[in-house]
Formats: sequence, structure tokens, C-alpha cells
Amino acid sequence: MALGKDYATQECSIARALEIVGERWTLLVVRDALYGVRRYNDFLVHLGIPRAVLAARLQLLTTEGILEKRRYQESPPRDEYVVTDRGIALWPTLRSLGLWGREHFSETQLRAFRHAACGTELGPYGECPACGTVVPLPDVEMVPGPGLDPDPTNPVSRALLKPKRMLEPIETVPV
Amino acid sequence: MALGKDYATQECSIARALEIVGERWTLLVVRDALYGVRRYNDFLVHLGIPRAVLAARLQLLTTEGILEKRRYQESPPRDEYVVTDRGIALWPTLRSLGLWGREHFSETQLRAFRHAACGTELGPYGECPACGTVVPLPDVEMVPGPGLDPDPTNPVSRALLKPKRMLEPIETVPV
DNA sequence: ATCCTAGGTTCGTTCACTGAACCAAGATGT
DNA sequence: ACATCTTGGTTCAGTGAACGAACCTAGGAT
Repeated sequence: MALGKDYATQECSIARALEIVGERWTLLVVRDALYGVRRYNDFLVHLGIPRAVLAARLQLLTTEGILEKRRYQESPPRDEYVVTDRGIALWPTLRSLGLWGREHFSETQLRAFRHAACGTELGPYGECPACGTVVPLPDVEMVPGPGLDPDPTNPVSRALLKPKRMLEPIETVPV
Repeated sequence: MALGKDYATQECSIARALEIVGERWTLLVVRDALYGVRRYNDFLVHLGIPRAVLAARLQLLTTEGILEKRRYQESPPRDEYVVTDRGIALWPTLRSLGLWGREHFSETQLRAFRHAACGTELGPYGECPACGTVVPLPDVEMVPGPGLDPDPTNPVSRALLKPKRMLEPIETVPV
């Protein structure tokens, strides 16, 4: 976290983690990356984040090894940001944070996460109650919940209305 | 998060959660509260946080039902901030965030968490590998790890050097 | 009468976030 | 040939939050 002083005096790995992902917007960028968002403009329209801040966050997440900048076409040269294993490792944190937000501050469920192999909704720790194992993120399927706006204006939210695997790139359909 | 605009456009319980606990310092205050820190001055010296910011965070966490302001003596009137169930519910999030920070950005283990009943170190989801159950926070014992400064200057860090139960108030010994 | 403690508030400075404008390289349309 | 569009940014003035030092208050203690 970069507001003048950091948390350096904190002898604590939570503080270390927050130095990296504790700034405003950062965790939402990672969340979107786990959802399959990869491109600058998709982050931009989905998050409603100022362009300069997005550029700074993508830069920082890349240098910290949470995202990886990767050329996906040569002409014109275009890069996408793909989440790395280090970013995927943030999934339990984001999952439990979202669970907390839903249980304490939300009325309806916005998204559900299921074990793609058997369709069972995940338990609080990301485990499949039916299979009894913790489901790796590529095997998690995200499905829209009842509280989600059925007709969002931006194409990224529309792409995220369809059930999809986590990490799989989103398919934005131009109008 | 209160920087002009909020995350209101985000239809996501992660964003809701971050509106509450996503501001700078907030999660560290909650962490300290779970560790057993309860008093204004103890938060102050342990976190090195500006006084005004601490007052604002304690206020917000209280109105959001994460901490509870409670009079602990009448003369002179003194209040302490005790973490509520809603705050305790943030433990899985903080635990996984700390685990991520340690695994990816830290060399040594700073603190270990054990099942007080059997002494077994907790697994990644806060479960006791020996007992096979998720350990409720009052039954978790925090013990200092090898990476911790053995002779910190402030009394709160000194109090946290001793193994102790989570949530139990810290015992600061005046010099 | 003075000092100390706990828990704040006030205030000027600094710094990050915001939003709008601008920029650039390559593709595409006419 | 020229303008326009798309993608992925940078620049910049204005604003609001964080910082840290100083100050304040109520009640004990010396």
C-alpha cells in the first residue's frame, strides 16, 4: 500500500499481503482476472475504474507476479493480462471475503460457485460437499445468482451472465 | 471505501465487503482486535496509525457492527472495542490472506496458529488436521514464530509474544 | 497546583484518486 | 489518400484522504 508510509513496521504476513493487494481497486482487478477478464478495456468498463489507476494496478500486479502480461496478437500488437498461480492463490481469500460480504451485507446471492464435475455448490472453504475435496479453481463453474441484473449495459457484465469456468477468458459479444 | 465514489456499480459481494473493510488500515485493526487488542492506545502504538485515522476506523467498524464499544470502567470512564461475531467471521479471510502473504512474500513464519485442545497447527482452512474439524476462534492459540522480533519496543508487541488464545484480551505490562 | 493517562479533535501538508482530455500505433472504411 | 475506429495507454488540474504534530478534555495521582 503506497500512501506515504507502508506497513513495514508490522511484523505480520497479513500486512505484507495488504502492501501488495490492499490498495483501492486492486483486489477487484484480481477478482475480475479470476473471472476471466484479461484485457485493459474489459477491466475498464467492468470496474468503472479511472484509466490511470487501472494502468498502475495492472503494472503493479504484473511486477508482483500476480498477473502476467502476454501478447495475444502481433498486428496490431495487443497484450492481455493473465492471472498467474500466485494470483490464483488469492482465490480462497476472495471467496471468503465475498462470503462474508454476502452473509452480512447482502440480501440476495449474486453468484454461485459449483464443482463443474458434479454440479454441487461449493462449501465455505471452496470444497465440494459431495466429493469431499477442495476443488481447484479451473474446475469451478461460476453461475449467476438471482440477485444479478439480468440486462447489464456493459458487454463484460453481459459475458459474465453465462455460466462459465473460472479463469476461462470471457467472450464479449460486440453489440 | 470512501474515496469519492464507492463500488456501488459492482454487483458483487466482494465489492460490498471491500466498501466496509477495504480502506487502508481497516483490516489491520480487525486483525489486532482478533488478536485481543481492545484499547485505543494499544491499537495506536501497535499499528503506528495516525490518531485521526484510528478514531475514524474504530467509529466505522463500530457502526458496521464489527466492533462493539463497551465501557470497561466508570471512573474515569473508559471504553474498549471488542470484536463481535461479525468481526470474528472475518477470521477465515484474514487467515487466508496472511497465508498468501507468507507463502509468496515472506521468508519466515511470524506466527503459528494451533488448536488449543490438542496443540496441532491449523491447516490452510483453519481446520485441525488431527481432529478433522474447523476450529472455532476461541479455541485457537496463537504462538510466536521464528521470524518475530524477540524484543520489540512497544508493550503491545511484547504482550503478543506470549502464546495466547485468540480474542482473549492482551496483557500489557507497563514498564 | 501540577502532572499524568486515556481517548480523542484540529489543522496544515502531502499524496493518491478522479475524470476528462489527449496521444499513438495499427486496422479499417471510402 | 484520408479520416475514423480500436486498443491501450499518458497527462493534468482538482479533490479528498492520509499523515503527523499539536492541542484538548476529563478524571486521577503527586
